[in-house]
Amino acid sequence: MIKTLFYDIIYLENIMAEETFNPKIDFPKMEREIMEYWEKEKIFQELRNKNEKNEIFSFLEGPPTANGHPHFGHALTRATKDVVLRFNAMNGKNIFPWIGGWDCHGLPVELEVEKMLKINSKKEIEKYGIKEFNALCKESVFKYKKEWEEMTKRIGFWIDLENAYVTMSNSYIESVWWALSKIWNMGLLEKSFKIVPYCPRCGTPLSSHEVAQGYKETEDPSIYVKFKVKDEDAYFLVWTTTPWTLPSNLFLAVNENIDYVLVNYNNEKYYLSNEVSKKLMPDAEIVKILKGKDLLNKRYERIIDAIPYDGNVFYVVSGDFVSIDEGTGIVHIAPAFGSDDFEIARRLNVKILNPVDREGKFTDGPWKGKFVKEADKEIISYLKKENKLFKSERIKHVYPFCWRCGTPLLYYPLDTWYIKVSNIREKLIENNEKINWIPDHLKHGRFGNFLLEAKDWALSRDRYWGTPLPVWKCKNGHTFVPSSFKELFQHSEKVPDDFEPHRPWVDELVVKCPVCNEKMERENFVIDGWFDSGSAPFAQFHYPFENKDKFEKFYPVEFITEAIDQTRGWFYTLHVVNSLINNSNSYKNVLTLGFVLNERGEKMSKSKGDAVDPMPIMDNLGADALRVYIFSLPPWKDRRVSSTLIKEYRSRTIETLWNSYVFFKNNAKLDNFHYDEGEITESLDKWIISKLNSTIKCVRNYMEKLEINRAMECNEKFINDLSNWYIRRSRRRFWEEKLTQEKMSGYRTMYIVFRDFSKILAPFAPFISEYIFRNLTGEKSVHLQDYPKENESLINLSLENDMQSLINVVELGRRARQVANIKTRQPIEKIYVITKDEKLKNVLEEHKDIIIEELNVKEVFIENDINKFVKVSIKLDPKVVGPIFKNEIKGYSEYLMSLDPLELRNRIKESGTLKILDAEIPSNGIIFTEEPIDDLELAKDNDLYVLITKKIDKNLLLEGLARELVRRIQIMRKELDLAYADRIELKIESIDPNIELVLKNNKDYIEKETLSIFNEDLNEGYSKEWDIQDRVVKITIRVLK
RNA sequence: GGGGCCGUAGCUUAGCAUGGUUGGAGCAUCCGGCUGAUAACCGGAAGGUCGUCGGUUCAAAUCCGAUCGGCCCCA
Repeated sequence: MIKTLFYDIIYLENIMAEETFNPKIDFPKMEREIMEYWEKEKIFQELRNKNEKNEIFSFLEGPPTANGHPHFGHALTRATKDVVLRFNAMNGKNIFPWIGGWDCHGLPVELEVEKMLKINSKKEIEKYGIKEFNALCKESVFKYKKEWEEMTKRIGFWIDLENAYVTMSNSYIESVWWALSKIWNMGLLEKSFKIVPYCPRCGTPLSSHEVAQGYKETEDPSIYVKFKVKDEDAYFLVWTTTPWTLPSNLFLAVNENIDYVLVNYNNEKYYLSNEVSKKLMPDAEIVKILKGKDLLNKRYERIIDAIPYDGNVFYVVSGDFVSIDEGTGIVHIAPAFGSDDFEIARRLNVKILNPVDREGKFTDGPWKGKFVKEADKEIISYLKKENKLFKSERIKHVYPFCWRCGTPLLYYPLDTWYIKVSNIREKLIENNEKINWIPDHLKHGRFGNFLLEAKDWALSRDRYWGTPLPVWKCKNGHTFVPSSFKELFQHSEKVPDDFEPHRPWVDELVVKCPVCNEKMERENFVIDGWFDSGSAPFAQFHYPFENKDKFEKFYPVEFITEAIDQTRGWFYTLHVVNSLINNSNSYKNVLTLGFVLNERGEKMSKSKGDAVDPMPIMDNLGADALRVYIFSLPPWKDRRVSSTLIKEYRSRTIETLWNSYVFFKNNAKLDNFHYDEGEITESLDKWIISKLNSTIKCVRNYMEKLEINRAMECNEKFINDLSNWYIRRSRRRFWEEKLTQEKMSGYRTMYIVFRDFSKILAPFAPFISEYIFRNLTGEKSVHLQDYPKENESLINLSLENDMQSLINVVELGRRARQVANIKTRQPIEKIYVITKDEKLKNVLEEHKDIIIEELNVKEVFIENDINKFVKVSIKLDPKVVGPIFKNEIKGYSEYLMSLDPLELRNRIKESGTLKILDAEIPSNGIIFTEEPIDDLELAKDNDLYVLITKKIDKNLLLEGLARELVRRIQIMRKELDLAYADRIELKIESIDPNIELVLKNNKDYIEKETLSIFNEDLNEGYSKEWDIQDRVVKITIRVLK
């Protein structure tokens, strides 16, 4: 006896074992074993070697920072990278260099270490020691590396992690220095004093793309402040959300072209913009209307006279940035804390007033020592007390915060190193034209717009753990930017043995000026970590010091993909760095992925702590399940993730495929089938082969265009066709005991289908396809196969269409049965299919057997005249026709009834309207109904009609009962867990005369269907009482030994 | 304030570029059926103001404008 239930298949050792499979498969377990197999047999390595000499498909891994947990978004990018790379590898492309990468430097790492050391300021870091601190940073970088590697492996992302590039390595840094030196030589690296977004906690400025990461909605004070006009009984009304900048106020600015008013409001006079006054104080009395330029040079009294300042200030200046969208049309200018403000001070040549230190605390005045944002409240109450406050509210608005530590940023005056990106804007825009963006709106939308106003890149960071800025200066004003370690060492006194290109080694190095031989000091900054990752195309190869050939083969990168936030992150810095260094676009195709949203449809974030861990999902449902779900949705769309959704999609795809495979495998095993290249004779077989080839064509086509979700849709449809039509339609022929020609044709077909489809699916679901492929063929790995290419000669579109029509007919037949309330198990006498399509008629004639079987009918007739079977009747729709005929409607109606409805219908079909007597009736004014004649039931779809006979005679009734009995016996077999081929003894008892007749007339049929022999004397065994259409029947069965 | 994307059934979504039968699926619900692949499958029902308003057109989910809502980005 063959056992049917195998819950623990030993996958690897017995992968070819001729076990009977059970559809219940433990996907995660199977996947883990496949993973081990890949590792043991070094399949990935073999694939790389296999394609080594082939055409290159270059790929660059956007380096993750390995000091945080990998979350779902990372799983998404990794799966997406993998499906594209595997697809191309199977197409023989040499994926190059197919290595991972790690982003090591930067604030996030420092923050982790600070947290660990329980310190919170730069002073404390320096006290702790930069060398020691950086050593901890270096260690911390790979804190989560193992987790990342596990996730990468688990999701089936094939990439070389052992040889991954590492941005903190000496060679990487040397390449970055080379790039910076090149930029210096181009004259595009410079230091200047500017107002920059600055994080007071981290003590460092941030670049525009970093600031862009940190905008958040927040609540701030919104106050209207009264600036007393000098020698005039009036105030300037000024609005601000940063009260702490008021002590540093030096000017007020107005727009010369805006209309202003002087109003009288609550017995005080105010200047403000006309527009704003209408909203803010609608009932105020307007004293005077004037232009902005009339206000220029008016002097005012200092708002908060707390910090000494000497200079010609406190008057109204012009600023074309002033608008009436926000505020009052009069803008308070504190040159230390805004770039427009700073420009004014520079223009008027006054010195700026900055009473705030690098930690964001007041250095002077009554709020000395207070963090500025905390001083806001006290400043507001001070203003109130002084009667200088017109109105005080709070508003919600978006404000930038430090993207890492969450501290509100200040705009702060600093000496900072810049890359003059604005100088190469044209180049950036030009190079962008050569990039294929997916989705394409990004090209001229979000990304293109960003390039149009590309800002200078604030490069330097006043921090410790990063690529040191390779700039040395001597007291004679010479600057030295070495382009290699060699060049640096040539000008250095004794380089320590343990030198590495990090702080503090670089600071301690004694460097002599190449020009005047004076001692040089390094500009003790590190650089923005985004410059590191933007340098990856060349720095990963230690170019130009090594691997010139590799770099040249590689560049520009064929394909990159990351989430959409990288538009202003990595995609941008790659573009900028390489436009500078290599004068071209650095990537050709960029696939931009949407975010992963939580159950509520919100963005998941590390800081909120609601990031979903992909590992448990893969442990429960499998990596393939996760992958195919990911691939089923447009990559760039945001998506919600939940086990339910993944599970649902899995059941429709992977599980269905597996069930189909089990069906094939188990039947083929019973027949001891071995694949030969014999003939495929059956048209159903030819149909699925045609579908297979169409699917190959479809998947290839979409994958080449990186339309992964469409490719996945083709896969999904094929699985559905295979399972729900091909296999269902094929079941009968595999029950034949003999190995018939039809059976062989089917086995060959299924072998080809599973063999080729596992290849098609391999990039998408690498585990299950590997499992099926190896189990089927015994070959080493599906991933070492060539990706299938469609065979056009096997694609038969007319066959595909015909089959669809046949499916339609069967569905209509079922509908007719349902309307007539005749269950499928009850055979019916005749079915008429009516169509005028000659070709379809031939198809149906050819496949009558399928219709007979699917619809359980004795005879099928294909006809072309529906009028033989229906009575067409006609009536007017009073709603439409009423307004035309008014009270004569009855007469028209009677006249119409007297006409031949068929002829009327034809006339309407031809002309769209109907002219009768003197009137014209629109086509929707007449309702035709078709009633089937005699004992028929009708179902129709467009011009295709299916009619069934409803009359059930005695023989049919008995046959139906026989099927009912068979069905019951089959259930009992199943309940006993019998194998397909087990034979049984059978006894059926009932007092119902019809059941007795069935036993007499349909004995052979029952025995054949249930592999049984009647035995009147069977008194023991498995026994059950059934109710079959109100007839009590007792069935007993026993296995025959 | 500006830019981009999105809004279709309870949920996940196709269709929109190139306007044209009755807006397709899947899940969930209900009714019925089938079953020697079986936590599968088939038929049917119910469920849609295609976010809203307006315009263009013989005809709009589709094109245009406005507006509301969500997300992302910029200032």
